[in-house]
Amino acid sequence: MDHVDRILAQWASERPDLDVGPMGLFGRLKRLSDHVQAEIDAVYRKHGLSFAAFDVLATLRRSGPPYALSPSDLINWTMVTSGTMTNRIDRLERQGLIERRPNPEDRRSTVVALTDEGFALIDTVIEEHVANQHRLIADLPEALRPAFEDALRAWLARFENPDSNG
Amino acid sequence: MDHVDRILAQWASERPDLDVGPMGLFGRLKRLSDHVQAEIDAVYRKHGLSFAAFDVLATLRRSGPPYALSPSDLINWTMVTSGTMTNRIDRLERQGLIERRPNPEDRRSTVVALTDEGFALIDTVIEEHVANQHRLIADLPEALRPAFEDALRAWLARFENPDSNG
DNA sequence: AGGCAATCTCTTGACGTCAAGATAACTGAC
DNA sequence: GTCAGTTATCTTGACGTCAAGAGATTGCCT
Repeated sequence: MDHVDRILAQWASERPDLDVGPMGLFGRLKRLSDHVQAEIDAVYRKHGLSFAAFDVLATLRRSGPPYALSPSDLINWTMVTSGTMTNRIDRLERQGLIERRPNPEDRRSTVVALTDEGFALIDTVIEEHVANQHRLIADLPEALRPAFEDALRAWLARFENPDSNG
Repeated sequence: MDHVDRILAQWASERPDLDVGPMGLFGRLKRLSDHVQAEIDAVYRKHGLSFAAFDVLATLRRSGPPYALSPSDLINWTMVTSGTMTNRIDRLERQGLIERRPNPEDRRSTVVALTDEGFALIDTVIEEHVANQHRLIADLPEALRPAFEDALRAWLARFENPDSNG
């Protein structure tokens, strides 16, 4: 009888006509994701970063030399809107972690590049981030892990891969 | 080879020293949760509600007669901070969906109650919300569902139930 | 060449969230 | 009874997000 079970019990009492079976799964998915994200954010914050900032810096870092992408590329990798990305870039630029350069191939566009400072910071934070993920996943019993991963991958594919739908 | 696999491949190339195995699970958990939440939010928005508004109205509705709780109760059910709850209540009160009444038992406190309009709205929206969840869960293959639920429940317990930690 | 639709980035305005702290009221130990 | 500590709510200021749309540039089609 966890928190989500109590919510379901209340609905069963107040609206017995509703079949709230799936609600338990969705409720736990959201709560788990929120808890995990809070733990992950703690590492970012320790280094003065938000998830938004980490997301951009990590995308640039793992893209390889010259550690530079267009705002459109960043939008595609991160799945936020263009206005959100403009805001993220503005803030990181003010912090000196990235810089905007003109894009010689397209004057509508710019290139966003890691500064030396940004590179050094993300290279440190990513190590701690990965270690933190190892720590967190230890709380998911190993026997349950493969099936959990299979389900995540299969369900996610229905959202991200049109070919898997039907 | 999905989006998350591509991210892992980039890290493997740029930082082969890192063991990014767990990152795939965390990445898919977040992306899946975001996709699911976006689909769920669409139903709320159809009725002029945000997740924040639905969250409060649904908590009051399922609490049963007299459909009234203190802000503290609401905070405990919803896991947001007090400032966030004040903001949610302010907005819903302006919309006429809830009302604040003095708490006769504690003058520091108030009671937040559904108005008739709020009751009618949430009773409609919850039906559509539940139907939407049934639709969404159909995309998770049934064979994978029990193991997925077990893993969610077990892992969530590590965050929410101190007794299960060790 | 010219024009027009598509693309790229940024702007605006509104919302939702949190951390930190202020204010007011309650409670229990004495 | 008093008062120090606790509890309940609200305030403030900053950040992050989105939807909608503006302005500039590109490139395809004729």
